[in-house]
Amino acid sequence: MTIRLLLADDQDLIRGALSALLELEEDFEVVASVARGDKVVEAARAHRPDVALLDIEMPGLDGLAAASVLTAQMPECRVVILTTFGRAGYLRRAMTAGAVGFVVKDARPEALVDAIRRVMRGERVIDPALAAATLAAGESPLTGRERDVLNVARSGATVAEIAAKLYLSEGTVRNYLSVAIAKTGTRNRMEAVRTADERGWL
Amino acid sequence: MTIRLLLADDQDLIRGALSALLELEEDFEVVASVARGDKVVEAARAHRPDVALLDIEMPGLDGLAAASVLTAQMPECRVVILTTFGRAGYLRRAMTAGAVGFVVKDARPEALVDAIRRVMRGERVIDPALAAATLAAGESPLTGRERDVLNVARSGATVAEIAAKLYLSEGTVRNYLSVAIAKTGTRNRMEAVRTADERGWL
DNA sequence: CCGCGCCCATGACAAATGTCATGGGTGAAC
DNA sequence: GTTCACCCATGACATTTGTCATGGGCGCGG
Repeated sequence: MTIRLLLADDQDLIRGALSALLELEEDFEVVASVARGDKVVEAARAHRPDVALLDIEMPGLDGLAAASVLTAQMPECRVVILTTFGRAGYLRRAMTAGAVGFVVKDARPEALVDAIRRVMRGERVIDPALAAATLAAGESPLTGRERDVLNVARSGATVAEIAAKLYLSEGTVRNYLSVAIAKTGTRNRMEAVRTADERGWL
Repeated sequence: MTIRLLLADDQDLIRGALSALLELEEDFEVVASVARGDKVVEAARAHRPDVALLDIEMPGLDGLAAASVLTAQMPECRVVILTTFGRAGYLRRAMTAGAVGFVVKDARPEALVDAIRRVMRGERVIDPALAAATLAAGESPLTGRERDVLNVARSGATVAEIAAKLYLSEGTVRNYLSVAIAKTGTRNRMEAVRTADERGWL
């Protein structure tokens, strides 16, 4: 009984390399391989994989969004998120998107193989260290608007630019930023953006 | 005549996958595989690879520094930098560190294989698009101190903190930041840090 | 020796940022 | 039907940031 796999990662080299790695297992077969999130569902329909390995950073549609669509449309296909690194918020979002596994790219190769076999048995697989970090980071205390403002502020936009882009007054933007700075326990915009990002609050 | 390879990448999974990929070529042999930059020279001494594939982001010693040491001590071993992201400045530094190849991780798998064969023939191999971007970014116009200040500012430090860390007066720090902002053609600290970083000026 | 670029500093000013108090509107929860 | 969280806004204020002019010291190349 071979396990049919779908690979989605925007880096061709990595995708090819992972494919080579996984094909070393006799009972694994990579049946589809795509570079864009918005090709995932199409490929899954065509090739009916048992497990889909999705990277998060991808053009078109990110891995988390792709996971949502895929699990909704093809619940028999298990989704494992395989991403460069365990930002706390990713794990939470991955779970709500219907993923049953979360493997970071610096795991040992056997860990990935093992994770695939386990999700096939119906288990959920999550890196324990990452799970702990996510619990520690906690739920985001930011309101929707605060998130919006921080997201725009990421690129280094000024208050005026943020206000223009969000159709808010400058004073309001300053207020949201001030609250966000307080909630992140930081002392300026840059740090607030940084730590909110790290904790997966954006 | 088999080509002996050394792999250095901090992500176990990627390293394993690349190894699987490269071993598919009959005349390639991965003779060493390390996760830390400061293990590169040691492994190279022990296994005498023909080509070393080095990632840049690694603990201990980054790939560029490792490349310097390696080419100095074992000039017969060709260094190819294999990294996630073609930041303009990396290429320049890689070349001065003695690398003869630079491949980005989103290249096609055949491109990597091809690059290895070509450096074995004595050629230099550089992604043409990346080379163009690097030329466009130009040499860094920043003075040493300006770089220092920007580097500290990266974490979101305030002027006072930067001044304390660098043993400068606050006014001086503000001056350097002001000049750096002007030289990068940006409008605040955040953008200056961002673009200087992207151009490899840090 | 002179000019030049880099280093460091000061002071003063304008602009942007962060804080706080205050208040009105809305919808969901109890 | 009141409470509460979120949304949006204003105004005032202190602080921080960015700009500019100015000047001294140092080392290097012409």
